Amino acid sequence: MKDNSEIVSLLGKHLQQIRKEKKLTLEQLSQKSGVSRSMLSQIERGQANPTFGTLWNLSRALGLDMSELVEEFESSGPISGKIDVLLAADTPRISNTQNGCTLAILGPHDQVGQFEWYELQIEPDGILDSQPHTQGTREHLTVLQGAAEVTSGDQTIQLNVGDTGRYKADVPHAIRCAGKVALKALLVVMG
Amino acid sequence: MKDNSEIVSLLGKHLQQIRKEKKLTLEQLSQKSGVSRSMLSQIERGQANPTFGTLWNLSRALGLDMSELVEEFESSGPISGKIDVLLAADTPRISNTQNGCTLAILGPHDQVGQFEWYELQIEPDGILDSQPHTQGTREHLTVLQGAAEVTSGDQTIQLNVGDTGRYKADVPHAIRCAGKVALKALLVVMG
DNA sequence: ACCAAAAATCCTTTATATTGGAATATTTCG
DNA sequence: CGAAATATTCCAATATAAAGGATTTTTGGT
Repeated sequence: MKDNSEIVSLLGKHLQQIRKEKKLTLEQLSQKSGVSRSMLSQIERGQANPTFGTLWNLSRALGLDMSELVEEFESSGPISGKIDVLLAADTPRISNTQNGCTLAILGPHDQVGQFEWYELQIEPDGILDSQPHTQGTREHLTVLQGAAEVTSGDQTIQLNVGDTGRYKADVPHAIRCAGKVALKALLVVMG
Repeated sequence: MKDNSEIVSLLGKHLQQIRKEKKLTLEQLSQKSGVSRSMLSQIERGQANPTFGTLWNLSRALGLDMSELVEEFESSGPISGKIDVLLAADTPRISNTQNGCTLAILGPHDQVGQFEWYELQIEPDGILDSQPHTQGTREHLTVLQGAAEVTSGDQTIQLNVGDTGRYKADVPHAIRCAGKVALKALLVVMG
């Protein structure tokens, strides 16, 4: 076989960088991926040449595509050092007075489609009914005030103050205000 | 190791498809890549699980990027259809009673490093002082109650209820409770 | 500085990726 | 159809990926 120790070694460094960014220990990554800590250690140090299957397990555990795991990292452009402020009055909102819903769009515009977050408010008896988003999308709802009833697919669940629900958003889904007071919640959508 | 024979088998089929499109025999591909015919045959039939180094050699021989070789398999694995609930009582928290800070970790564990989000509470006069995160990280802070004073690098800014601040988090930064009541805020960290 | 806990590395054993060549199957062409 | 040429699969031997436990190193608190 041709010599490729160089590229194998680079892969190891890249893997280690990703793991450290996620603040995972070898043990934790081992648990999630099913790959032994010793193997992980050897891979990171370029002393082992992982199989495709092992890389697959690792990419799944790290929440990455295979291609992200194997591609060379491109230098991200410089980011403005100043603090950007979005005043409450300027915060874009989506209101549906019909159903008593208000969504304050809190995320930056340049991340739409990947990761969006909202402060959600629903009046008593109101409901936020949503069509399926793109394949693989998930929503994470944390109740800040009141109570919510979440339906995703054929399942329904009740969430109280402080509770978080995580569910598929690539099927029809709905959030209902389940109490006598308005529901306030944090809604995170990950594509 | 977790079972991944299914995906390994798919890789084999994909490789064979590419080879036939290029009208190469096992022998020819073997010559160009340095991988033995027998190994190629086994890989294509899903009877072997090639190493990263072998895949690298193959991708070079086929004139493909590594990511192109594996791009068929980028879509994320099956995601549970059931709603996952994290009760308020079970929500992991980071407390620093010294500085009157509490962070409720709301994001799922498998996204650490990419996106993390928290509900942040700081008592009057309290402060959350943070060391730099990894290069390129930004934080997004939305005030839910009270008022905050955010410092990032050499800049400081005041945020009131409903305001959102976005700033570099790869430099030393701090969030201070700027009012007489406790600060409650949503903190999103993007790596 | 010390100690205890956690994390990473090292060591041994097992499973298997990889090879070269022999055997089989497939295609080509008279 | 049959033989030669080519392509693929099977087999035995070797190198090494992978796992599990033991040891060393690092980390964090007092």
